[in-house]
Amino acid sequence: MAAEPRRSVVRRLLSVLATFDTMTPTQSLTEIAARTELPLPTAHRFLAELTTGGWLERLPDGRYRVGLRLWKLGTLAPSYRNLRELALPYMQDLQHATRESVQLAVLDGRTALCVENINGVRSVSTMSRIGGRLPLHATGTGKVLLAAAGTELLKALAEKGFRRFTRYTIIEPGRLARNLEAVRDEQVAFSREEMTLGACSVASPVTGESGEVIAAVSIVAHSSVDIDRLAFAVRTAASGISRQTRLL
Amino acid sequence: MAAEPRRSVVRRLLSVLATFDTMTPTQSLTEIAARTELPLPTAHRFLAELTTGGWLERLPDGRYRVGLRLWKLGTLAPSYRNLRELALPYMQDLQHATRESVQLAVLDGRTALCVENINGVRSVSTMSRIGGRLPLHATGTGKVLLAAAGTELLKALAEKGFRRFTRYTIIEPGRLARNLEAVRDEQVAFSREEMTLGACSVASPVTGESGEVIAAVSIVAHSSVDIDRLAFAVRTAASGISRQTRLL
DNA sequence: ACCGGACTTCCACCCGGTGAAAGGACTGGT
DNA sequence: ACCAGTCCTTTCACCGGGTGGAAGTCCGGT
Repeated sequence: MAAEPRRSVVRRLLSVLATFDTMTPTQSLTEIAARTELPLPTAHRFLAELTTGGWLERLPDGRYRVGLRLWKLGTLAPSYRNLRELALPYMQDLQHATRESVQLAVLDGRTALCVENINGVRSVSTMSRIGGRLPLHATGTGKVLLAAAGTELLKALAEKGFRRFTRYTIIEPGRLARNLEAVRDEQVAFSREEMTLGACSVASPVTGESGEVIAAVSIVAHSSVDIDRLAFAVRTAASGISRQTRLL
Repeated sequence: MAAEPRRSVVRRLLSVLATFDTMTPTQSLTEIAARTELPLPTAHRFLAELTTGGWLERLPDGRYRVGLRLWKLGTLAPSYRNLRELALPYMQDLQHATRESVQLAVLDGRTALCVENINGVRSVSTMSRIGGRLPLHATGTGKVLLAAAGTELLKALAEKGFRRFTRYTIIEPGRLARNLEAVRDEQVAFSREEMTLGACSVASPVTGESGEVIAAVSIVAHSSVDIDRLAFAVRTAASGISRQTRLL
């Protein structure tokens, strides 16, 4: 288009990679071209280069997905690998002690990004898995991260409106703000079937060396479980992880 | 250089990404330019684009490492994520039962690529972590994968020569071939301080729907542990994981 | 204060990237 | 079996973004 300057090759290529996400782990050529607003031949050329090099792979049905080379590169990202490694023994302890699912999440933009997940023996159904995203207002980890993030993020989310997942989801900004105040006071957040009917969670903040909240660790359990009684355990685990982050 | 045609932009950019690996998770501009054989200004431009977009991040000391966006992309690669998810409950069971470290690895080129690792309570020191690579001739998982890979790979490795890690490492091709024959017969492989003094492992193959070996699961323990007694447990776990791969 | 190494910016030049068009392949419906 | 529609692949004349040597800046070590 004459009015719009052509994007650089680098940005075009990266825009192809950026089209892959948890909602669309596989895509056709046409879908990628549409999402990147690139002509088919251009998208086709980029995909050819990426699949030849092993960064993407082409499935028998012609769709594309992330390949081994990107997976391997992803394993090199230390921001979460170190945190995960530090956190894992405490999360395993927590899972052993409570027999429930345990998760670790970090704030990423306007969502909670799950960077570690250990399914419990009783394996309550959660939407979360490593790499998965959770809303900030409806989950334990999300509330912990939102409480620490400051009022600007809350405002921005409020403007967009909060999505209701169940009849228990808190979608009124004032009510949520008060809820988050309590989270800050008590260093623990609950989600009582606010995300998924039948599932509750209790989360606590993991802090870095200057006390800033860098992650949240949570227990996810069936709603029949008395999660108030699990609050102490998750806070203890979060404290242990926090201490580890400060030792390094 | 006039005699050598200029590489495409796409290949140059990808060559920058390809310089990151487990040995060099962080690098300076100069190191990247040297490894990619790109002029400094060119490498600098690519790095600027990649860091602006969140694919790489620049550390306070000026070095670069893989960023969140590549980490997230990496989590989308299904080849190992699904296998990991399938395997994790069995690996956790194995770890609970034995209290030792448990690993899952796949064949990648001429190495065993660790795609999952659960540290044991007794946490024997291993070189392995997720994304890490292990030699095929000296580790339990490596032998399982090499045994299944056919004689061509063994020949190719023998030509290159086997590296000795400890005085117990098997580096004679004939002796290794007989060892692998036993692995195929018994569906279990041992490494008795062949990789690391003080560490032993026992591994068993995970098979796909057509019986082909797609991964190996292993227990890694201190050499004082009687790992022969753990062989049945790891074979059971491998069978369970194999059954799961066939149900999907 | 000085120096060396690493990094950043500039800009005249050029060659690799471009996409409309055409052709091929595949699939589903009749 | 045939046909239409959709998706994918290839071509090639054109052009604009990419290029890297040189110069400048910054920073850490002596």
